[in-house]
Amino acid sequence: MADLFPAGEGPASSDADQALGARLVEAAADGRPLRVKLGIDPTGSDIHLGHSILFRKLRAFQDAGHTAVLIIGDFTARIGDPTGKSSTRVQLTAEQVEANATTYLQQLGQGQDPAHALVDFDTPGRLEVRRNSEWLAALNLPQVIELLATSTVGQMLAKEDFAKRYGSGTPIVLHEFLYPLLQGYDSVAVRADIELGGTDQKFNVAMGRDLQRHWRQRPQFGLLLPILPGLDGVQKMSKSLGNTVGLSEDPLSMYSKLEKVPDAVVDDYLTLLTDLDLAALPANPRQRQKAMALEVTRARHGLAAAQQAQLDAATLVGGAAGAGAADAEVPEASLAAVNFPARAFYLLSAVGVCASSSEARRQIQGGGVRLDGQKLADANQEFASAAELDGKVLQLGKRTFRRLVMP
RNA sequence: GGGUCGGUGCCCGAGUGGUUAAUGGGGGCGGACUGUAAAUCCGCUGGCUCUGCCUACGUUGGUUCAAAUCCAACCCGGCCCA
Repeated sequence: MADLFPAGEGPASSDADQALGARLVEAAADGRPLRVKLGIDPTGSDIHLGHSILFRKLRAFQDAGHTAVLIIGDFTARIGDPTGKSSTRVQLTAEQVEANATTYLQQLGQGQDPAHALVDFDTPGRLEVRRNSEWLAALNLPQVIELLATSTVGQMLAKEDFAKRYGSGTPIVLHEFLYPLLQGYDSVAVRADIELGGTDQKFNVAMGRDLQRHWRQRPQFGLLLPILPGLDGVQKMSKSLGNTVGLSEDPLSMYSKLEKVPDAVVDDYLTLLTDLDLAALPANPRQRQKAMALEVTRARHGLAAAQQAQLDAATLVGGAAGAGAADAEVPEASLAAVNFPARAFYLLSAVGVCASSSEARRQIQGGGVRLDGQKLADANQEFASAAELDGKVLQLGKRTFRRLVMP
């Protein structure tokens, strides 16, 4: 049980914790695993470190013998969770949602080396993967009305996001009120004992408790975990804010992003993403960043890859880019899509380093582009063939590196 | 349904007939600096293998030599009334 509580969250510290402790004891006595619900909406294609806090906790429950009920919100993804949103979310098609769900499961470690998997997919009885369309798509109007009848407009408007939008005159579409109800209903459908979520999920998790009570189930225990700050150190880590580290990113980009998170949040990253002992780490802020970045990268990619990434980051970013670039391990970019002869600005966009050739032109003019360490001065510089570029390292700014390779 | 105000580039937000991808801020990216950063300063911030050519101010038409700016219809939203 101990590893279900990170340092400082001892089970006896508050009523809420006692309730959770009591359930764990009870479950042990009955020989019945608890059903731990974690819902994730497949609205994007990447899972990032912010999500992984929840999955680490879910994994801890699995390892303690409980059943993780992973809910793929394939139905709710199409409504869009209004939490933290200042506007209505774009509705996704069933196909997009299904594709996202598949990549999510892969990123969580389905069908991969269990050593690096975030979730235990293999031990029998430890994982149920459910899609909420299973029960939500089948609701008929009387059932939907019953669901709607459980809460009031006042309750909905008490939710911060709704209140804010209502107050500022930003439209709230009626169906958005359904979202918390449906997420809550998921808890009823899977008979959850515990629901994991970020603290921003409080409203929705509480809704689950209400609905379970309504359907005469024992209300779930809501275990709300802290939100991971993003790379900017200010806002929460979120895809739409562009401050994320994706779980499937290569070691180098993962490491180099992490080693520069603001000092103020390094300790948050350490407690939320690693098992390292804070006291045992170097006090020097720079050292601490590196230790954190190394450990987080290691957990995902293994020690060797993480150390290599650390080394590469040092040679590439640390001044002498030209010298180190030649042998550092850098993600490759194929020249297959490039039509030669190629001008520099076109090359950058064709190879995917810049979003457009106009942007590439600006970057070159701004002096941010290097080829094998040498600054590219002329956006119109022409390269005659792929052979001339093969093996060279293209650099944009301080953190984007691509080794150009022949198809 | 009626009244009224409004829909501008990633976001906010100027701009009410005439050099111009369109003031300003935020964010983002790049450069200098630094312990990587943050702070500060500087530059960039529609697209296109590009010394030029395209597409842009809700949509579609119209007036005009000329429209984001005027007119009409339509679509969408806020507020008030029903």
